Amino acid sequence: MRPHTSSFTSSVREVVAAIPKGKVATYGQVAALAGKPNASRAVGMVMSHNKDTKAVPCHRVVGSTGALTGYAYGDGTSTKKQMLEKEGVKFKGSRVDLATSQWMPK
DNA sequence: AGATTGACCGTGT
DNA sequence: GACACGGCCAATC
Repeated sequence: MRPHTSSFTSSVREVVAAIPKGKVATYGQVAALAGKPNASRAVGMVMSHNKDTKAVPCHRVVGSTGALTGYAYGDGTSTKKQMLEKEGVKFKGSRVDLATSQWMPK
C-alpha cells in the first residue's frame, strides 16, 4: 500500500479501512488491532493527518464511550454523525450505540 | 535531537 | 453522570 509511510500509521489505516459499513470502532480498539493497545492517542493523530479519507473512513472511529470525538472535515462531528447514521449506525443521543453498532472483528 | 502537542483511555472523587 | 489526574504513542515544532 504505502511503503512510504511508517509501519504503525500503515497498520492503523489498514484496520480502519477494514471497518464494515454500518459499524464503528473505538480508538483503543483500532490501536490494539494495529499492534499498540495503548496507542489510542497516536491513532487520533494519524486520523488527524490522514489525507486518504476516501480510502480510510475515519468517521467510523469513535471514542470509547461512543462519543464522536474529532473529525476535521465537513462540519466536524455534526457531519460525522450524519454519515454514520446514514450508513446504519444507531445513535444514543449524541453518542454511538456501541451495544449494537460497535465493530466486533473476528 | 529534545520538548510539546493531540481526533484518547482508565481510574478516582 | 461530570470533572480532574496520570499514563501511553507517534507526529510536529
